[in-house]
Amino acid sequence: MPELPEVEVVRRGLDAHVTGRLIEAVELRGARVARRHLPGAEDLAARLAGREVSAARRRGKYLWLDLGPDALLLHLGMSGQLLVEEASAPDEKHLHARFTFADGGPQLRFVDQRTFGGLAWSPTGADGIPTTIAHIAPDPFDPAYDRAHAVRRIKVKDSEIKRVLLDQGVVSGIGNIYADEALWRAGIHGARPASSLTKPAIGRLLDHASEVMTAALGQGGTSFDALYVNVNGASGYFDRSLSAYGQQGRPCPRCGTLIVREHFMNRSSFSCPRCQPRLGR
DNA sequence: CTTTTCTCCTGTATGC
DNA sequence: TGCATACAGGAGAAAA
Repeated sequence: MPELPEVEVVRRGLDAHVTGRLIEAVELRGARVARRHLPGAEDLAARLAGREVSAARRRGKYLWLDLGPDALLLHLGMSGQLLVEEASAPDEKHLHARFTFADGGPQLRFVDQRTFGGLAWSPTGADGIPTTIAHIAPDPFDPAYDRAHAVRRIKVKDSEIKRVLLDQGVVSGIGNIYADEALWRAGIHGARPASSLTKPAIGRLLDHASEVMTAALGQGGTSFDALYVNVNGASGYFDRSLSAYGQQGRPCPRCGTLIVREHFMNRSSFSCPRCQPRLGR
């Protein structure tokens, strides 16, 4: 499941293999890949042909290619992959988009088993961010990230803290895995009301989220392959470093109590019953 | 307006 | 073994 670290690895791959190249044509397959582009797939393909990619950028889990004054937004959803491959490589089963370039070099392909991801065209605002994702808050790696502002936003939320961590309009980039890891590091149960936490505690929680994502990025960067702009989304290389997520029945690395799994927001949540009491400390 | 629930999708794992 | 069901979950639409 690509969250911020995985998406950043993909962005670096795009920057290395796609930036500076002139798009010759884009083939879009299926109705879903361009569903967020309301004028439709044909319109999107027509807009992309002949454009030069000037940069690959990211905010939270959204990626985009800068194409002059406009951008091509990309989201990997849960299972999306961006692959750089020779034209001779056989089509993947779930191939949804194929970019060919005027230089005749490798293609860029978007492959997505569950098709939660997709492509869309967007104008870019004065801040350089596509207007379509203006509602997405800066992630902790963004120079525009304002930690104190985020703390204030979280403090006044009338919701549980894990819901707020997953709200991309407050702080972006955090998904289910890193939310659980940050909460475990901070010793906070995700069901606690956000407003019950002190501002310093919220600040520390955000810092834990930032640190665990930095650690994951440090490991993800090493699995980078030149012809495989990552990522199958599996972040398997970081799995052995997880303390709470997916660890039900295993001892908490801090206190030895068995990690439990609970259902929350139609998802699974993992926590240490001792380190992360529901009623706070 | 804010907050919560529902929905989209398909490969893999689990249960009877 | 086979079939049914649960599960993974990002994010926007719809509902509350």
